[in-house]
Amino acid sequence: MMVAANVRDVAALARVSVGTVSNVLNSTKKVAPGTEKRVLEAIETLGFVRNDAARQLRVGQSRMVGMMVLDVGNPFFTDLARGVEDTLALSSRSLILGNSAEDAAREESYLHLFEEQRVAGLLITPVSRTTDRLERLRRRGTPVVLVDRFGGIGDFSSVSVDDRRGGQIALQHLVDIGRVRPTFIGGSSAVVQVSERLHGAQSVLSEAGIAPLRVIERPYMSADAGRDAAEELLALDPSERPDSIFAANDLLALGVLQALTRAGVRVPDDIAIIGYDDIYFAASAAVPLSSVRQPTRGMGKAAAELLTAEIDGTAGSEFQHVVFEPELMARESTRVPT
Amino acid sequence: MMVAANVRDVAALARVSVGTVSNVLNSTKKVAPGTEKRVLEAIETLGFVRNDAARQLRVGQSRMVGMMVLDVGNPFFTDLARGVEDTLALSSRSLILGNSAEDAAREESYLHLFEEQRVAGLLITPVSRTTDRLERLRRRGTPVVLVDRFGGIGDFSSVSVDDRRGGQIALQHLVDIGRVRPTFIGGSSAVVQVSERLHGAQSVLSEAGIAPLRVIERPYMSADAGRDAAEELLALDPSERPDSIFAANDLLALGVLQALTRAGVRVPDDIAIIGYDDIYFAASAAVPLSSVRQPTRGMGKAAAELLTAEIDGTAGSEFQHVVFEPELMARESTRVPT
DNA sequence: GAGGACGATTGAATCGATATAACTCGAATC
DNA sequence: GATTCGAGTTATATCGATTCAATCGTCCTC
Repeated sequence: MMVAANVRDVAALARVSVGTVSNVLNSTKKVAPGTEKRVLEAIETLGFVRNDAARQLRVGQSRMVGMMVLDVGNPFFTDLARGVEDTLALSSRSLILGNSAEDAAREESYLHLFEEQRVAGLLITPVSRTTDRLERLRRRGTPVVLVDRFGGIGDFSSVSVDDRRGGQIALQHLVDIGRVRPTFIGGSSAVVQVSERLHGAQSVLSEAGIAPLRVIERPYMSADAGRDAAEELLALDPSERPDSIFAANDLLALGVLQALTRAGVRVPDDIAIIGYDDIYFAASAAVPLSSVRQPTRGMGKAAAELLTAEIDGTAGSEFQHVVFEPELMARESTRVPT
Repeated sequence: MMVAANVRDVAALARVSVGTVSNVLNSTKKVAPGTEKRVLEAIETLGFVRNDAARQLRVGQSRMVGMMVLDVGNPFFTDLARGVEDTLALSSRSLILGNSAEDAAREESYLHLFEEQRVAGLLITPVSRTTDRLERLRRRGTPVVLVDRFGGIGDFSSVSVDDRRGGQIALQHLVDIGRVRPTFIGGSSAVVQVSERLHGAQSVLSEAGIAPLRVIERPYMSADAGRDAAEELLALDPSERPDSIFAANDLLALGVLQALTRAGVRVPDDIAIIGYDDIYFAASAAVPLSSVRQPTRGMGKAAAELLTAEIDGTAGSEFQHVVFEPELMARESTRVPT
């Protein structure tokens, strides 16, 4: 097994000092054209690739940014990550993606990893409301930006969508098409997105004077969980069933849709369904799914820009909160029956 | 801004030497219970988190594994990554995921990043057939395992599904339901998966004595590309259109399905469609999509295990090739019209 | 009570790139 | 001719964790 070449080897071959090699690599100081050429050739012939661990140790910070999402299996988050990645590439930084799967322990373990790596910054959609670990990272000098979560708690910049408003939009839509017995299907209420969307939905109901919202809670917001929740509804006497469902995300909604359709329930005639996120697959579902859209890529871009500014120290002293507006995408699954 | 504590600070507070702190951190040598307790307390009070760059510099290798996939937006690859991640976690390694987006330049840039990081190993679904960079990584001592790609070219272990067989299965199914004018919609033929699936499909046709397969090539295998390809078919006179479509992956197939349905083409009556990968959303599509299933999680697990064995040196000297069998999932989109 | 034996602990050397102060050498200035 | 200047280059200290040979105690054995 070949031992990798280091700056010293490159310096020896190019007949210069290691300092000069470093200057070529980082273009920090002027290097004479002839010298630079010799160094580059030496790098080429030795197949030298800089050891980033050494660089990082000296510089004290990585060129990587950590990102924690709630579910990599959810296209919403992968879209978000792509927006972030593209923007980070502009300042030649790269992304390490961590998947908490809505689990506090997994989140903790990834944050520990990120801290060991001395990431340059952190983008996070936290599982819960506690921010101890985040405070600690910041005290260490690592900027943190909250994603898909308003930064009211703790002082962090944030990029978010008004989830309460989104919940209102969804439920108002169900009311508008004449539904009076809606059910909310969501993940753990500890997840802020879920509780905010629920609150938004409830606020509409109380104003419209409709019976309180029935709530079905599942620990994890996957399509499987949606199917499972639908089974619970199917076990009810048809007269007891809701006439409409608001699911906290599209994966849940698609799972519900699939289970209901399979059981012979007509969507939207018997039960209307609206989801959240407007992932790509919503529009192409068996019954095209109504949803509340979030401007995913734009959010990713905004988050990366906020973070980059904080890392580079070009951010002001104030924490920024970029809030996007959700938007109703009405489709077949909430059509008014004819 | 607080300066982070290091082993020296911990050692001072616990009244031991730095060597002992290291022994506690890595449990390499026996440490007296009392001493260990003092060290752990010091770590706790100082909020010490090991600087992995320093560790890595000394040890010469990272605890991270790099993984290059063709498309993070494709659930097939995120499922694969989750299988890998779960398995790596067993040996407390973590994953850096890189998305080449089927682009050789992006792939190159990620591989460079991985090399700078001195990743412990690499899992890759390469964009093309060239293996120069991979050879180089291996020469440096970094094990490489090919994923979703048979390792015939270059000597690498691999985990794959028999793509040619998958192509055969798909097209045989179309022939079985009586279709005689199939069209193949795929990504760039430089992508091995695409060309193999195509070859498999063609082999069925020549045996069945059916007219050669029409091929539509798109540079990228996304749902948008699928819609775009469908437009091309829709521009044809109906009598010229195919009676069936085999798409190289489900994203393409779902895009095609959506565009055709919107244009009033009946699926499967006018045109039958079969995809590839059997991603979750295939079954819940407007017309449930037939597909060729790959055992995604199992592949991820197998790949991670092969790689781990090579990293730990417990692998034999022979390169291993794990080949999974694809499986037909027949659904509504290829039903025989009644 | 001397000599091992063994477990626990120490401390200096080390990994590779970068930062910095010092230096060289030729040109420009007076 | 001495001095200043500055671009280019060099040599060395440094970052923080790990390693390993050396050392320290303590108990055991004869």
